[in-house]
Amino acid sequence: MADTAPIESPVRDPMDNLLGYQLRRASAVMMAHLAATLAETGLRPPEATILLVVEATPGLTQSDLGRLLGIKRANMVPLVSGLLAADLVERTPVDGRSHALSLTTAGAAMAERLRRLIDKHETRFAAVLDPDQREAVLAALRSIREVRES
Amino acid sequence: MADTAPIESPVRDPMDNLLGYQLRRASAVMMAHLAATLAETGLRPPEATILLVVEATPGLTQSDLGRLLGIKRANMVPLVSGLLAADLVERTPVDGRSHALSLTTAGAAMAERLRRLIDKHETRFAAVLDPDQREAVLAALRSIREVRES
DNA sequence: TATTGTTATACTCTATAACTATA
DNA sequence: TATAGTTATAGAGTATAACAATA
Repeated sequence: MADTAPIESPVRDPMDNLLGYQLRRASAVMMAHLAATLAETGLRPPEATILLVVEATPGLTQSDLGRLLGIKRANMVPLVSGLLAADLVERTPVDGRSHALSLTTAGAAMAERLRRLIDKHETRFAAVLDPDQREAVLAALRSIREVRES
Repeated sequence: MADTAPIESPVRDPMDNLLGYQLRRASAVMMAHLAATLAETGLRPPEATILLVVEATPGLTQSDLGRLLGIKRANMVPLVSGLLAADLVERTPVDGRSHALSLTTAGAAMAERLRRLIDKHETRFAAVLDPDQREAVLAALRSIREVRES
């Protein structure tokens, strides 16, 4: 192949080996696919996430949820308000200042539906990875999430 | 272990094994870290990406860049305008309708500086992964990016 | 004093539609 | 007719500051 090799090295994509960049692009692909998959429910990914977490841990407060999901208190307000208005979530006072969140009957049915849709979505992407590879990626992503400063 | 196993399964985080969710959170961590790392240059991640790609492939048009980076034509405009105004990028007419982008001298110096900062940033995260694991993740992310519809 | 929920607000990134001028 | 660049605009998602009520 020596004399058919290009004399100048081919232009390489400088982003190709950057973990941060590839993570961003891959995440964007999956989020777009997830949003499209969930569109029929009228819920977007953050709302779906809230329903699943509230289902798994009923009694959580909004602040608890925000801390768990990395969503600021202030930004939880319209999300939870929407779910209350849609009668998917209800809240009962704990304190005079905090409210425990739980699913309504409709919310539980929606959570079930979401789980099936998310499973379909996840399966689509799992199909392009070896099972081992998928586990390795999940482990790596959890490690990355633990990195915070400098 | 049978009789020491919990009767009720512990409350599991329903997001824990979702590739899409973990990807989103890990990406957010890395993007925040990258933005903080680049802050001293006055450039944000998308602008830094543009400089590196223009450096690697001078003569690209804005539309070429957008397609390569997954940024819509309309959204490229303020990004490129900012880089032109900062005298980091220049453009020369190709057509009557398209312009070839290249780095100015200041842009080339900035690209070098960016490469060092990005390398520092990447190294911080590579530190929590085995080298093999890092390559496996990159390969998996590229596979994920190739998935598009259904 | 610290925390919960809230309002208001701003910024970043993305998305669409429509226009012009060129090809 | 299709493409490059542009404008205007809207929508997500995220960020900070400040406030009232409560702990």
